[in-house]
Amino acid sequence: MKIASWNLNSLHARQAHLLAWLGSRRPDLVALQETKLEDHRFPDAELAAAGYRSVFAGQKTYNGVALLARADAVPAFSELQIGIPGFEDPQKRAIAATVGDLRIVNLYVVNGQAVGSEKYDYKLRFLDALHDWLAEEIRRHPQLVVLGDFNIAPDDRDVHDPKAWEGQVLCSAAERHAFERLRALGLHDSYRLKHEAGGAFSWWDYRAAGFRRNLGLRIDLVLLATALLPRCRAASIDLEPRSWERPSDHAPVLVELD
DNA sequence: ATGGCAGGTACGACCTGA
Repeated sequence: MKIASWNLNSLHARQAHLLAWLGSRRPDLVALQETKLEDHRFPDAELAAAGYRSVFAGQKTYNGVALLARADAVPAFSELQIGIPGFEDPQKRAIAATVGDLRIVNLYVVNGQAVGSEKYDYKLRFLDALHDWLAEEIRRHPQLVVLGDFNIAPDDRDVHDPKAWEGQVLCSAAERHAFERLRALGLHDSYRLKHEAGGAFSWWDYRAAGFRRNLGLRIDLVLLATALLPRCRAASIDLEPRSWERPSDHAPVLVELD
């Protein structure tokens, strides 16, 4: 069972990349972020033709999340949840569903813009509400996968220049503390289970040739609940789509479960 | 040292991203 997360930075702009990648990697479950599409524009027919069912929650211009599942490999989605229950939010940043014995929560966590800003405050409130929701999810569904664009680099190994980023948004103490609280629920960063070394990133700034110079951050994560750890075979970051024309600034991240 | 790119909206310039 191959599970992936990819921030596409516009599904409209990256639809051909997505279809090519689905065809070559054949993931069983995919979480997408920043689709930037209203629901009536979501290409569910094209994805169905490629063999994938989809559920989605989008809006114009910003945000937007979706889950895809290979129709011939996994059961249909059920128990669909859009948004964090009880957290009033017009921004489409969370979608969850049950697929077979797995519960999948796909997140596009708030960026936060700058420490101390209004958006940063919104980010911390989002993370607080997320914590309480996931506490309930993991209680009801021990086989929980929480994945997506967390917009937090968990520790300094996940940052190309920790000195330059120290205290900045995506790396600040309050954000990392919020991430630690998610971990404390019994959610484990799958990439870190399999790889100790730093310098592996999932996002690079379009400016200043960030990818070419590997000036990046690892902020796209697949968290596995403790019950799933014995099934985790591999975790990786797929750099190939970065070599394609007009790539997303994020790379897909993957886990393989038995 | 600074700012640099990209997508969307809507057609000019701005907002947001991370």
